[in-house]
Amino acid sequence: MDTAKILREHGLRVTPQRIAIYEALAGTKEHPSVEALYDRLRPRHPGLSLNTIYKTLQAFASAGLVRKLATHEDMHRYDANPEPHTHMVCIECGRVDDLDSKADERLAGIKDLISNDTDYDLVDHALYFYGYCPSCREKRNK
Amino acid sequence: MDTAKILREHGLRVTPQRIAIYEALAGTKEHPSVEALYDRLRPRHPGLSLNTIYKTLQAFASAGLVRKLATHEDMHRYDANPEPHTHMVCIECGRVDDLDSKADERLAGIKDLISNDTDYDLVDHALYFYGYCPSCREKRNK
DNA sequence: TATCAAGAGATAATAATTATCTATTTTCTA
DNA sequence: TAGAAAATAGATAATTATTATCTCTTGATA
Repeated sequence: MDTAKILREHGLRVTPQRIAIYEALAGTKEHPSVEALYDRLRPRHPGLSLNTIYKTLQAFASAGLVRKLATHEDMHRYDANPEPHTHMVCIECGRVDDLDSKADERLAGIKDLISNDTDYDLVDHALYFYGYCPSCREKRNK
Repeated sequence: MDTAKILREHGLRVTPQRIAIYEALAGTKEHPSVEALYDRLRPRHPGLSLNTIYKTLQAFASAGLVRKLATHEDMHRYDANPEPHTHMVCIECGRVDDLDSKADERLAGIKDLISNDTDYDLVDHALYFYGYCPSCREKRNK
């Protein structure tokens, strides 16, 4: 995929930093925080600052290119997939996974289901499940 | 309802501050932040500190008496109803409402629906809808 | 009612996030 | 394709929600 093209299609300027940040986020399933992205990018992009990552992700989120997650940790995480989809959050280690896509499809109609029952004009939704991830579950069972 | 009894049933000590904080939260549908609770309580409880409200709500949440909400604002809000239920968040003014209970009932089975499709041990979930509340919607249509 | 753990309040510390300011770089146009 | 206008990057400093610490007081229980 052509990252520059994706950025332009969202009305965003193209810079080497933005390309690097977007590709780092799109290339992982880990829903990283700003700090985590910074650590990952620093080896190949020594000049890049935390501040730039903050501002860039904010611009991406406003443009609808990425999604900002609120997982009850003391910082936010980001997801290169901006479509509403379901996240699993481990309350032990903080890990965040996407719900298996087939299971998520069954929840796709949620917005339509309730849009008739509210006075709000809906534009988005977010569903989080909290629990113990496989590896933390195992540790607890010992 | 007897607030002292509710607190004791959740393994919490009873103090005048805790009673005041719980009743202030339970007596509103506005899902207030710590700061908002503080402003509301200060007139009748001049001694009460922000710190105490923070610590108290944290204790309440750990005991399963209240729910902490993450609405994408820069602070958290609290809900005296700890059961998983759906929240509507206005992306213009920040207002938070409960979804009409009848509509919410239709979503009650969500957890069971997906618990077979994940390796996580689920203990809780949260569903947020984002959009424009009735009064903000009206302003936008002008 | 005495004891003891836990809570309240004051103060200071943390840490994620944002604001500001200057130099640089894209993008758009002539 | 060069040049101007506008937005970006990066460095530094500032904000602010939230938590830690410490001492005194109070609630719960025997």
